[in-house]
Amino acid sequence: MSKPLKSPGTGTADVSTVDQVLESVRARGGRATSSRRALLDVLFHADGHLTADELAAAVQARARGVDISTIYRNLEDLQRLGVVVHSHLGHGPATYQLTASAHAHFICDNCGATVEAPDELFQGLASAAKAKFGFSIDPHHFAILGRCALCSPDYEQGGTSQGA
Amino acid sequence: MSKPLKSPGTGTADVSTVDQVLESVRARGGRATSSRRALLDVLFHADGHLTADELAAAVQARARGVDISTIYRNLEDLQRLGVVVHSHLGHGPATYQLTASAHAHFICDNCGATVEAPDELFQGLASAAKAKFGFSIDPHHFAILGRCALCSPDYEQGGTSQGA
DNA sequence: CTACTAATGCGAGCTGGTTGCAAACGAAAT
DNA sequence: ATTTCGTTTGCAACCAGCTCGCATTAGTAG
Repeated sequence: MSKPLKSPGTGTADVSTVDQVLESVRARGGRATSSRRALLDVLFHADGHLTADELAAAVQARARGVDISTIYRNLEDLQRLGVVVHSHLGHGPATYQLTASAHAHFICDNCGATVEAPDELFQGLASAAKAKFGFSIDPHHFAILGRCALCSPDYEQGGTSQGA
Repeated sequence: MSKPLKSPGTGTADVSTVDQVLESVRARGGRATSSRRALLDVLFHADGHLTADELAAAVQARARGVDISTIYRNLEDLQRLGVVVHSHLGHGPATYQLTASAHAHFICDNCGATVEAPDELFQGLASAAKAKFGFSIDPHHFAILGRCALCSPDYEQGGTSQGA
């Protein structure tokens, strides 16, 4: 479906500022529209975990009238460019962030608590997957579900209820 | 093998046959309906990874006229009972399987190849998550994305081909 | 067999995301 | 500054996956 205009490892051009991204958008034949700029502004200032709706709300503060479908289309373009990635923290909407600030998550099944997991934690898994299956994992895309400290079975001792 | 924190919620009796499950459904006040039995039949015979639609199709071979909403409702009940779990292997519909046969997955971002990952691979991550955050991971729920051997960046040298 | 109520089918509804299309806009050329 | 041309946009309709309300059906205890 999608045609790689640039290779996925688009480390090619520096894209650490809004203008640099916009420039590489232009280099690809795209245009530096106000909604695109506004979206990038938001992405560069927010600290990740924003859903498309939230991004839309934030963007509309800067450039009113931007439709959610435009947000989605721009996010898709930026993902194709390698500047943005999305991830799934749970069953709800996806969240979007700059590729550079992507990280893994543990999400508590029970209370929804989110733990930002440093990549080092995955190094064992990564090399095992590589060694055993030749598979290179990307731990960022889907969160890892589980139980946080407080909701852990072995913590259960007269605390907050957790049953359904 | 599986870890001791398996099957925490249920604690109920053995549920390794359709009839045992149905019995524990009854014990809870539920009823052993034909659609429920048919669904369990399918789940016990299929080897996992079935979507609700696929389950519905299979169930309808045994008990025609079963609506998809009934499938969803029964799956939810069975999940609440701890007999069934669902997992997300990618962006499409969830897949459902017996809790006992749940396992983790690596999914290739590029070609969609699925690798069934043994739980041992996650033990390092599990203990690190536990030690560092008190978090008990469940590696089964969301698949881990990445690149399979053939689609791995460090594999691409001279060619494509070699079907997955 | 009856009564009670869980479970079902059906259709409507919801959320998250996508798409077709005509109008609007960016930017390059004039 | 104006024209040109193709990208991008807003809008509304649409889609997939899943959920819900409600009247009817059907397990099951008595």
